[in-house]
Amino acid sequence: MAAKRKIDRPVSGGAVLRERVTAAITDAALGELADVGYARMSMEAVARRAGVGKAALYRRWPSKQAMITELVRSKITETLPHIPATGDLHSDLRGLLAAYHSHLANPLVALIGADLLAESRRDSTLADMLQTEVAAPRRQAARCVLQGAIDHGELPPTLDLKLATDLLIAPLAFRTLILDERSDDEYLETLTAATLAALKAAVRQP
Amino acid sequence: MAAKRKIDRPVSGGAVLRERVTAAITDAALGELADVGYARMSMEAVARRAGVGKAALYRRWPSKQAMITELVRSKITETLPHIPATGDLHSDLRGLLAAYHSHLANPLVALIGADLLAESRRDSTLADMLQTEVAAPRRQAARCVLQGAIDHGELPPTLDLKLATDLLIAPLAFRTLILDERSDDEYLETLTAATLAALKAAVRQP
Amino acid sequence: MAAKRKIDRPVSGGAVLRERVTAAITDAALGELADVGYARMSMEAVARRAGVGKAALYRRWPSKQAMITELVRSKITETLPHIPATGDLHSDLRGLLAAYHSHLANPLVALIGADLLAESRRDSTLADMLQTEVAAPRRQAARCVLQGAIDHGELPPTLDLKLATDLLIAPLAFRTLILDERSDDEYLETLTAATLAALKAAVRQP
Amino acid sequence: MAAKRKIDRPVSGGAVLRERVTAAITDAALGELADVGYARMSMEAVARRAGVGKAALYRRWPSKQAMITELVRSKITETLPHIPATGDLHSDLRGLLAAYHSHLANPLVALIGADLLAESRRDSTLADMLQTEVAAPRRQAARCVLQGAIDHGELPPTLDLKLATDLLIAPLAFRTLILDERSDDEYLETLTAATLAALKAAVRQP
DNA sequence: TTCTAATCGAGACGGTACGTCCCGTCTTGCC
DNA sequence: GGCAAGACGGGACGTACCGTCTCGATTAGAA
Repeated sequence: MAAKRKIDRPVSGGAVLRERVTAAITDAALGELADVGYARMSMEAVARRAGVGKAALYRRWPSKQAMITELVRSKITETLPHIPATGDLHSDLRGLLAAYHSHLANPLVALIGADLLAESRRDSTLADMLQTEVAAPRRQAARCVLQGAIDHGELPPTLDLKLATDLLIAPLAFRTLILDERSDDEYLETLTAATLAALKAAVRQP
Repeated sequence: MAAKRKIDRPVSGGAVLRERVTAAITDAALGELADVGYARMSMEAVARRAGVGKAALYRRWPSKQAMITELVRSKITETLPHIPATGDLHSDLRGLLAAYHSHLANPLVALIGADLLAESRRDSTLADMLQTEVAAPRRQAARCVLQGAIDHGELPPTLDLKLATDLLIAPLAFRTLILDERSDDEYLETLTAATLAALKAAVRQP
Repeated sequence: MAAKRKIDRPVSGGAVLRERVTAAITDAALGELADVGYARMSMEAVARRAGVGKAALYRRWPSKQAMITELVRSKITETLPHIPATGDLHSDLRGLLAAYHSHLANPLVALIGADLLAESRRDSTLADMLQTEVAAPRRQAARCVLQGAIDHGELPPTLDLKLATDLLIAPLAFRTLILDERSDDEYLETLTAATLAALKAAVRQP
Repeated sequence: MAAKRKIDRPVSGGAVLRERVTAAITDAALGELADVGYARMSMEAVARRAGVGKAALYRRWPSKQAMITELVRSKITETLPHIPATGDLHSDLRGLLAAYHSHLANPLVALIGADLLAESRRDSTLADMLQTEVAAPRRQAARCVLQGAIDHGELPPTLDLKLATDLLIAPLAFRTLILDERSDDEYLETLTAATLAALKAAVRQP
């Protein structure tokens, strides 16, 4: 998913970024990212670890920033879990939380997530990427489940969708990304019940 | 709050870190922090801005990391809001959320919070500090309110305290620190209602 | 002779380029120069060899070019030999040639001289430096001896001074710098005689 | 004169270095040489200028060094002037100096000569090439004229041939290659006279 | 009041990383 | 197999900070 340049045929002959090198760099970069974190990661170290010249990195990405952004985006989105929609609110909710949980449990997501969120305050490109590639799909899935429940009469039509979405995602994300604590099945079960109750009360006040 | 060394009796001579210098550095550092952010802040720039030699910084803190950590810690804790305990669960809850909100609305907290949380994954000293200095007092306040409600019979004794604490803090923290969105009074009001409902359902399943 | 900055007292305290570091760099640079030549010399190698950071080099000289120029200038001029002037043309001539010879026999001069002359075609700063610091004094010495001989009637007043100067310096310089051959006493003796004869004939044609 | 490989019968197929490409490279290289000089010339620039792949260069020469050396060698030798031998020492001498002069006046010789001489101190292959291809023919011509003069009795049989050769070539070479100054007819005329006198005195001392 | 030792501003020190350029080699697909 | 294009590993460029160290000059507590 990396290397975007040089994919269309040049006049003749020409050289193309080599797959194996791209793979080696990607592996090395993700490894470094996990080892030392976003801020302390150095391009030189990545190149060294990949057994590659620095130029090979800069041929693929214009900067350290861009490389990490792209790498993480593809890693995160490729692990985006499927979200079910059975129609029953409680089981949909449970499914949604299970999907979030399994995604957040990915070691890379947990390790890098906090770094990215911190960095995204300063880098609007990164912020936009996270918004459209990561947050939007989740929000969409949540909204889908909520709308279904409203249509079935399980949730009131006065539901504050914005707040409801926050309520759905926040506790698990907060616990995993910020408190760095694991959540077991029992936790998820109780959380589902509590979230269900919260949603029913999340209506705009008269 | 800075300068920890040299506080006990020197052998002789005048050799105490000077207050004015410490203050100048602190101001400059917070200024830089606000201007360029955690990652891009340089000690050189802080020293330059404070009109101070770099050594004056390293005489006070062992590293850039430590300096920022300590500055932010003191800024964060000094703004820790008072938390009321009237006995009425709904109004206590509202008060608690208002207190969290006003604290998180502090620009410095919002700016630096995410950085510190990210960094704390790799720096257990920082993690411990945040845990004891920031998280613990909040958790304690929450627990206090919750226990009162249980004693008054407003919440069931089977309440999962761990989960309940997460439910109390997570939505607001997530929204502010991670989504970087403001919350108005109306939002807080609805959130209070929803949280109240969630808490009542946050009991361990039979 | 290196380090020209920071020699006058700043407002207070301040830091000064350290003598030992300058010496280490100078040695290392001259060593590299002798080993790999002007063109192939690298600042990194010099820094490595001197056990010094690259910044220490760039604190002293603005560029590789400038460093080499200055270093060589000082090395060459510091070995500039004393030139006698007895009044007797033959012995003055012999002395002059001996002085040139001993200077050109300096291994560094011999090794670097050709590099510098080549480079000076492209670098007018270097060319000017060589002209004023190296060539001019020699030319002056030669002119002095020649003028004395004219005054004594040993050389005709119609002597072409420009040509005569070339005749004095060229054979030895050419032989040493370009042919890279040594010259012994016997050679110098014969050369003196031949040069004397040449000078007497070096008059502008009628 | 370039391309030495693949000049004899290829086994099959069309696999001979193409003349047009060689010519384009040669032109481009000489152009770059003139534009930016020996040291700053880059193979990439030559390839670009010739509209040619870098491989085409390295198929013909093993290195930048080798390419320049060979190009310049061929340019220098192809401009080697004819040297007359009338029997009259003065006019032969004048002819010799005129030939040297016209050769050295070739802009390429002047531009590259000093570089090559400098480089030849560290590259014995280059030194040998210059010796056999450039210096030897000139020395031979000089020796020829000198021997003729000895045979005719115009020069003493005790003439120091080595020194005499130096005396013949040095002033002009020095002036052109090192001082980078032009020489006009009048200069050459006077130089001839002076050189003639010098030669007559260039006998080994008793 | 004098002594005296640690602090001060300034910035040099050995390092590491940045992103760029070129070297000489290697790879790809067209002719 | 030569060719144009250009990716490859390597290494140097000159800059910016890191955290440490070195200067005199300043300053304030102990004598």
